[in-house]
Amino acid sequence: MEQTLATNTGAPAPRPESDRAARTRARLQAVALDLFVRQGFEETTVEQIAAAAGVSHMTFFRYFPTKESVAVEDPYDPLLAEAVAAQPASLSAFERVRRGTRDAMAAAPPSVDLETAARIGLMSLTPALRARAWENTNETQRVIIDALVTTGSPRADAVVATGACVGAVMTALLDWGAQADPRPSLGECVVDALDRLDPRRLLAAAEEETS
Amino acid sequence: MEQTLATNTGAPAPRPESDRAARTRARLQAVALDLFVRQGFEETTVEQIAAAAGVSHMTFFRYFPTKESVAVEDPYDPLLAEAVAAQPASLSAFERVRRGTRDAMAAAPPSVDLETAARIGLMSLTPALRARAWENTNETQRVIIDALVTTGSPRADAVVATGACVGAVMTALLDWGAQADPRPSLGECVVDALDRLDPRRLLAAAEEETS
DNA sequence: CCATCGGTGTTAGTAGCTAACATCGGCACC
DNA sequence: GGTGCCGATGTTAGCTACTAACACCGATGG
Repeated sequence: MEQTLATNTGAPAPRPESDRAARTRARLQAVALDLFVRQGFEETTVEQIAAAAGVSHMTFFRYFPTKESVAVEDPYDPLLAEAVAAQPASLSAFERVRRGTRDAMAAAPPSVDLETAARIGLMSLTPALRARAWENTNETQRVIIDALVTTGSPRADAVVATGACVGAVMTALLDWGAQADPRPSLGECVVDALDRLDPRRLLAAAEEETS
Repeated sequence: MEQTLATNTGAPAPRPESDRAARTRARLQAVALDLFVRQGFEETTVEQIAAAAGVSHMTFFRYFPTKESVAVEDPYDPLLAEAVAAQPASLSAFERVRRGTRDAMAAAPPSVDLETAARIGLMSLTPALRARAWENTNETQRVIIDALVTTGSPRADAVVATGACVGAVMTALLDWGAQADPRPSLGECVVDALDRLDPRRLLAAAEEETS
């Protein structure tokens, strides 16, 4: 009952991993991604991953709750909620999500792309991974919505704005992951997607009709 | 090789079910939903569903490819793509998706809600079902994007517009499914969500800032 | 009256995932 | 410098979702 930080989201205080544990985790993830890329996700068994990493399959599940999680683990999510909450409360919920997400992605280093690109490519062609990715997104959305609501946005607006922005980004990313190689960087893809949701731009396009 | 209709999406022509088969399928679905609601999705085994329906577990899998599919089967999806394609090509991609989806939902009968509400409620509290629902959405999005692109919208616009509208609707629905009982109808929820994405409304809200 | 065929059951197997318990190796503390 | 604790891992056994192969049964039609 003596929680020290408010950022705790319900998990029972995962103590920091030892060096050894961190190395085992990294080895498992690297080996798994390599196998997934080379022979496909469904065609790779957990047993194979564990053997290639020199551990037993139980050790794999001690580090990753599911086979999917090793491919969709994403460290960006908390940053997004933070960036959204940092937007001025005077803006609409939609603009706060849109600009917050855009800022966070524009600030992200463009070098992480290599491994991340492989992961997104895998997702775009593996239904089970797409499903998990969306489910991850769900938690991200919950956090963003909370951030919006606790800083004054009406709940209905927060829900719709978050769903729209996150949905647009995810769909754009999956489309990006399925494309052939001459393509923009991941960050550019996200920023471009969010720019296309600029209300000014949307309204300009909408007004080309009569009335 | 002798396909008769163009609406075939790649599946090998599923012949219409016999009466007996349709009854078995309906019985399985009804029994499954009942068990899911009463004792939870994870806590219900396929064996239990099959037994309660008076068949073997193999018969269950002949009708539903996964345990999740019996809870997330959704007949609305094809209608959406149709409604989007029916929007005038002079509109922006975003407005075509937004209005198409809105029209389709506004036209849907408000009576289907009972069983559908149960299904969405289940989704909102079962991670595995949410994941499947999102994955279903993926196919819907693909169809909508195709419809937009083949009728003149730039691909990037189509992808972002579809992701935003579908994401907003899904998020709103899951939020709706998690709410307590005094709540609007499912159709009203969707229409309200899409109205909140009206570019005019977004811009009005955005302009309350300086510049 | 028999052949066919759709719907179903039986059996056996694979893979993801979990629980219980044993083991091994390093680190702290005396 | 022993010694005991504890974290990381292994072993084993088991459950559940899901699949393949094949046998059966009942209706329908020639």
